[in-house]
Amino acid sequence: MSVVLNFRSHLSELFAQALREVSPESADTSILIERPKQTAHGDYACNLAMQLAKPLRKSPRDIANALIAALPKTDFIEKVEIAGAGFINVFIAPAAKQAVVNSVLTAGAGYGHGHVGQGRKVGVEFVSANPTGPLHVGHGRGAAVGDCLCNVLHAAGWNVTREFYYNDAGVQIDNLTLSVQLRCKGVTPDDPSWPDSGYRGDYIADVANAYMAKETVEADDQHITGKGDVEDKEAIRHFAVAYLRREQDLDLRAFQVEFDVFSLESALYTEGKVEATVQKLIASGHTYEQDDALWLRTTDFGDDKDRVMRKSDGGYTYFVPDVAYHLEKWKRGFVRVINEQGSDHHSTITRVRAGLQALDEGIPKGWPDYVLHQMVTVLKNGEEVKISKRAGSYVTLRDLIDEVGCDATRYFLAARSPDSQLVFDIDLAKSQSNDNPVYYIQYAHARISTVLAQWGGDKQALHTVDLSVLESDYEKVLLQKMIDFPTVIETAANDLAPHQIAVYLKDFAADFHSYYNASRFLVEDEQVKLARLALIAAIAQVLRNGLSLLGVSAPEQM
RNA sequence: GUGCCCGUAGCUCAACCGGAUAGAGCACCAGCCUUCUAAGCUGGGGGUUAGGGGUUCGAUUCCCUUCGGGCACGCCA
Repeated sequence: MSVVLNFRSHLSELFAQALREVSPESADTSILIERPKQTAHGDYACNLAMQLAKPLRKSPRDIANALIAALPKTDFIEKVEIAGAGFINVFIAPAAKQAVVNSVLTAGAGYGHGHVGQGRKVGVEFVSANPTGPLHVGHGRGAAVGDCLCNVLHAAGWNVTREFYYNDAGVQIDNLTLSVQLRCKGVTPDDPSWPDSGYRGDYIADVANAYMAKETVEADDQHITGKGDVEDKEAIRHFAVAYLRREQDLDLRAFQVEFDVFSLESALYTEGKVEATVQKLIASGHTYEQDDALWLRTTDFGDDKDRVMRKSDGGYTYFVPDVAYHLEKWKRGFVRVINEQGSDHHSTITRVRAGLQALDEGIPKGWPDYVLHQMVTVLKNGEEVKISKRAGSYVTLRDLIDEVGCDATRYFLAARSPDSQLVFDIDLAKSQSNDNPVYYIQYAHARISTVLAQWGGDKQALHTVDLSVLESDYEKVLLQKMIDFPTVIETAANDLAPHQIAVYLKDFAADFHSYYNASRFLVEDEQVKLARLALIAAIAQVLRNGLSLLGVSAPEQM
């Protein structure tokens, strides 16, 4: 039997052929192959007959019969049935499914990877926190979702660049500088003179102390030493930004998130990119002066009102460097750019896209893409937690990692649709029990590792075993689940929905645990034993591959 | 008031860009460890998918509307 595993696309082709024969005039009808929810409905189902009923003015069942008769013969299909209103249900031959075990063992860490990305360049920007304090839970969600999305896109064949954009220019940095300076002078947030816009967290005092003690910080590309001069605002600014960038780097490292590129807003100014963008926009004819300010007519591109580019005090608003930054990305050759941000930034989308359209550089209208995640609430002992010791007004990512660990934090933050608000229950994430889905999945992997270790045989030998005895309902389900994995990755990449990986894994782990409880692996019968061991070895591989997409470890024992 | 996201079991969430009887976990009830990890498994109760219209063979999904929650509406980022 020939090895076919992409049953979905194969069936799609077969049905297309049948369609051309049955109804050539409908040949352009899109053919949807889906997985039925119930096993009684077969392994795959096609609703083509129902779609054609109206245009052909025939009953769906008659069309279904004709389609089945015209379906090219192939050995991976066991039988085809008509059911319900006119569904065509396809049952795959057991041997064809069993072949997935070998594919998984052979492909190893590469199993599940696909080519829809065709090696094209995609830039994913995420986290992009202002360097004004430690990362908070929201940044954590961005980091988890963004990193997982990158992994998924990579697995789907995209050439991914991970990018972090520092807003290290602008008013918030002035506020930071002032706050640190005041701390250097011994003024605290309790003092009546502390400005409303000042940063109040304890970490500001840490920055001030380090500056006064003339400490040196290393932030990725630079070494900055505190000058200790209370009056030198420029020196304080440099030091504070470097100090907090280092702090964020450490948070990210603890979260096991790495970036390929760090872009600085300040560099866009010093390199003249901002000014050049402004000149281009003026030349484009979409700007005008009013009230001593320069405006961009974003209403030409779908915005509900025009936006100020240059304030009356001469400074630019944040979206100008944003447009300059995205123009740079375009020039760097990203056919696709995805920005993962908190939903509180959603108003920038229209503005940035409008600015890019106004430049008339041939940038597509919907470019760049955005994935916006909703707010995170942290729960502990059934109550909402709003503050941390160090940051004062918010819960830091570091607090979560320290309390519940990197794996659980990543899982919980990435496992839900970004569109939904998220409740992070610290007690649940910490619990080492069946309450906790992370351990549930990892536990499945650990159980398999133990069995394989106890067997102690040569794993290479599992590549060539006879799999025909894998016929139980448990085994059929697990085989099909593994066959589904590449499609899950592809769909998650297309939908920009990395949480689908987490959902899949939990489901898959549940199927395994049921199987584990119902079966024994180290049995007398050598053929049965080897077949089952090959199966669970493949399951462990898929679990590893899936967990690695989430950035979660797959322990050998727990 | 305007725009975006959301509303699914008591709680936290799924549902493959319209499919068949809406699924998991927690919690609750009843069971399963002298045999490969019980961080597990098996069974049970629990739903008018916020309400109301519409589109069609078929709607949690698409459209309209009402209600409720979040976010954003600045010459802030």
